[in-house]
Amino acid sequence: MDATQTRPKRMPREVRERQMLDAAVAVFARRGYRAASMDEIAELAGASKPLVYLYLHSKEDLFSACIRREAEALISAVRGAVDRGAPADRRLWDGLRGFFAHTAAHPDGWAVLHCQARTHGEPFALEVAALRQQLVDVVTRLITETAEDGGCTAPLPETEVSGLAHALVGAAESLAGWSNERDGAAPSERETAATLMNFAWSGLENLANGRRWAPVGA
Amino acid sequence: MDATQTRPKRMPREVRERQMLDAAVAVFARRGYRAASMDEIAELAGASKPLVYLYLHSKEDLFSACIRREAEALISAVRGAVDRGAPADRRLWDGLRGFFAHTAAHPDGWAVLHCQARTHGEPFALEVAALRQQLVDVVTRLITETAEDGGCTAPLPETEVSGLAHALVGAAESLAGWSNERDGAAPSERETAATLMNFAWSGLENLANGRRWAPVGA
Amino acid sequence: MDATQTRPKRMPREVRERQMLDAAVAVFARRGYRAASMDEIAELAGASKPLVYLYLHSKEDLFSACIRREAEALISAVRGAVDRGAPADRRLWDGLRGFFAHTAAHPDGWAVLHCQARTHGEPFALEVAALRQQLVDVVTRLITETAEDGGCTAPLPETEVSGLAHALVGAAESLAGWSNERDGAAPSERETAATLMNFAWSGLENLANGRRWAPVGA
Amino acid sequence: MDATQTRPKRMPREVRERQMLDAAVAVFARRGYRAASMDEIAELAGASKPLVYLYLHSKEDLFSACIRREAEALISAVRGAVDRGAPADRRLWDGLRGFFAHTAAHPDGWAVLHCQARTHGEPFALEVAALRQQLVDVVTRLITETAEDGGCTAPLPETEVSGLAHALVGAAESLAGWSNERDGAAPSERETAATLMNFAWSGLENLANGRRWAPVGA
DNA sequence: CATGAATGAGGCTTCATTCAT
DNA sequence: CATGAATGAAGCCTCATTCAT
Repeated sequence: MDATQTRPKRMPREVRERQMLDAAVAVFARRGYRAASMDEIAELAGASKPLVYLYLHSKEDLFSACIRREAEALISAVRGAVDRGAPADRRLWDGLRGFFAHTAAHPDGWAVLHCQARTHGEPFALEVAALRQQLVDVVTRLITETAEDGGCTAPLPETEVSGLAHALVGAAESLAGWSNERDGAAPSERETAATLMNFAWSGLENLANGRRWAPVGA
Repeated sequence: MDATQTRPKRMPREVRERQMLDAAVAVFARRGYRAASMDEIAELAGASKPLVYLYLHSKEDLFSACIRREAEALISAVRGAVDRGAPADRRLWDGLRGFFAHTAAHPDGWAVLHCQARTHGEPFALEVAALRQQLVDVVTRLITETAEDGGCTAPLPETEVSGLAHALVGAAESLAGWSNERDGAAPSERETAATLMNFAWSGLENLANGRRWAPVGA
Repeated sequence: MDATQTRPKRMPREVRERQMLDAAVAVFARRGYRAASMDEIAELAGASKPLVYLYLHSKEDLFSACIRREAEALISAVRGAVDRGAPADRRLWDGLRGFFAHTAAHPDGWAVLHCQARTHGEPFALEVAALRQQLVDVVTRLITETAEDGGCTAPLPETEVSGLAHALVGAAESLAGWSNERDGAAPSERETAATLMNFAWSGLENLANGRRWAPVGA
Repeated sequence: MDATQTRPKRMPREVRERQMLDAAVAVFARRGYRAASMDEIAELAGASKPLVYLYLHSKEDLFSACIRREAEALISAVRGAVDRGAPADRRLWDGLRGFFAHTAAHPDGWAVLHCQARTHGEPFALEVAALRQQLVDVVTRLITETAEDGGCTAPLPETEVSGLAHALVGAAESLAGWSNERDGAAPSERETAATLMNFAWSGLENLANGRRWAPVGA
């Protein structure tokens, strides 16, 4: 009779669940975990609160589900961007581009992972730590291989490699935020990646060849 | 009547206020802004709740005061560590050491600035953004001078410099967290700074000299 | 298509309804009226929730139906146990045995009647009161006849008979719980009935003959 | 200015807490544990809900506190009514009068103990079971001594004594309800006690002397 | 000023119950 | 009829915040 009826839209569970996760990611990103209200999430999802609880059980579970979904999406984006078999520098370059492209396309998801999840206690921090560890692992492998390709004479100490990987990931995270904030003149993901690549590549090469900076007076 | 009563120590407002901020920073760092309760803060500060409200007006104001105090302390630590007049590389090195030393010495304050403040809406995010901008400005100046000292032929484009500065700050932030988490085997602030310096310095030098990495097939 | 599907067994309404009542009695006994959930009842009954509502209309109606069914079963058990025409003491003895046998055999039903129904507001309390009144009536008749058989000189005052009946029924109810709780060494319904009968019989006889206890100093 | 101000009545905690317990007992008695709402209790207590939670922590704790208070009051009433040193029959008589007087004076408390507490899961049932056990213990002692005073030749078997005690307590509980329900013509606690005493006393005497009822045909 | 009494507002969660398919 | 989608209403609990003493 009336095509404009809005209320009881029947939809398969799968679809509804995705809408809920979308809404939850948006609200968690905007407000933070504690300040986000299930009311707002439900409303944004176009569903009633009981339905949200029926499908996702609790605020905690909902947040976990968001983290898991976004983390998997990000990892997949990075993994899918690199061509196993390419040389190390190329793989680093491609991985960075994948990372920046994904974070730019999903700013809310990135905000949840980067800003919210780490600040709200064990259950969530652990899941994000697992994601971050995967990123760090990928980068660690690239650094090691890069060092080898670059003719490294002696293997770099493990602690230093770990530190470098964290530095690189931190730089990337920071640049992701930087390029997202510059509305209007946002650099393309290609430019962002180039900036970081220029910065990092020769640093790695130098390290691989034992050339280090040292304070003059010390 | 009774000299053994310990609780209602009369103290000058200045001292009391500092105790309150100390307590607040600790609780905000541990629990997050929303989950922190004024009750817990007052108790940890050893003061009554009405007094907290008398001095600091509201939870929001209290959080802002925390952010401002910690941000100023951090900036001062970095500024105080560098010797104006020293060459650019030395100043970067000293600034990094100051940064890592301070964040390691004040983990709660750093957690509030880095993890909590940015995730809780405009009023706070703005204050933290101002802090970060100051750090970025310092680094930007160093990069520019470094490029000049290194014999840069043409000035680097502004966007790229900004990106580099953000990358460097992000790397530093990430390393601060990394070195704090490694309980037991936490690297000294000197080692952490060295790791980043090794990584960054030659990158900057290369850039200053126009040597850039470029994708092979592009 | 597939003969192995087990769930949607078509069954006559009568059977389904009994299953539902069985499930409801079990759940109400275990959880109480308010804490029992229609979900749990439907699941235990092996039926879908809409069907439960189709047959039994509402939680309230369902509970009422449980009470009615269990009350009728109990009354029937007691009535069926006594042999009209036997002497009064024998009928009391048989009635008690019937009562204890039935409550022991249907602990959930007894729990619903004794524990749950009386504590949940008028609609249910009335139905249980009706049941209890029937029990009291039976007992009242027995007491009166016992008094006559025992050679009662003057009729007992009505209030006293009513009180005695309530005392007897209360004692029986209490013993039903007592014998059900003593897992392992649960006395047979015969022993339980004997305990109460020994206790009650001579009391009634004495009363019938006007012998009463009186406080010494009063 | 206006003596009719009603809202923020300041009162010492002790007083408020008693008002809350009074209100809670009334509401729990009327509605049952689950159906009672903290809103209604708070309103009846003339306090806000947060204050109820501040003092009594949770619905569960509140219910427990009610049970404990009412149980102690009842036990005290019974204990205080009997004169240690009086003969057994006199003590039974006095105890019953104390019991009926107290339950008649505090029908809500009695309802909570007798009807509500036992039907709502372990935490509460245990507390009530402890109370009931105390009553049963008292009665058990009286029965044993009565048997001895009455010239009991051989000690009664333990199970039988336990059964008798439960029967007597059940009868008393039932009579308490009976006399409370008869509004208008409610028998005095003295009459109620007399009814039960007449009923029970000769039964006990007979048992003590080995006279038992036995089915004719068995 | 310290203390303790007090609360409005709001958040998470759960049910009994109903349609559409 | 069985299924699964859907919700209004209500309940427990907590917190930032304020007075009176």
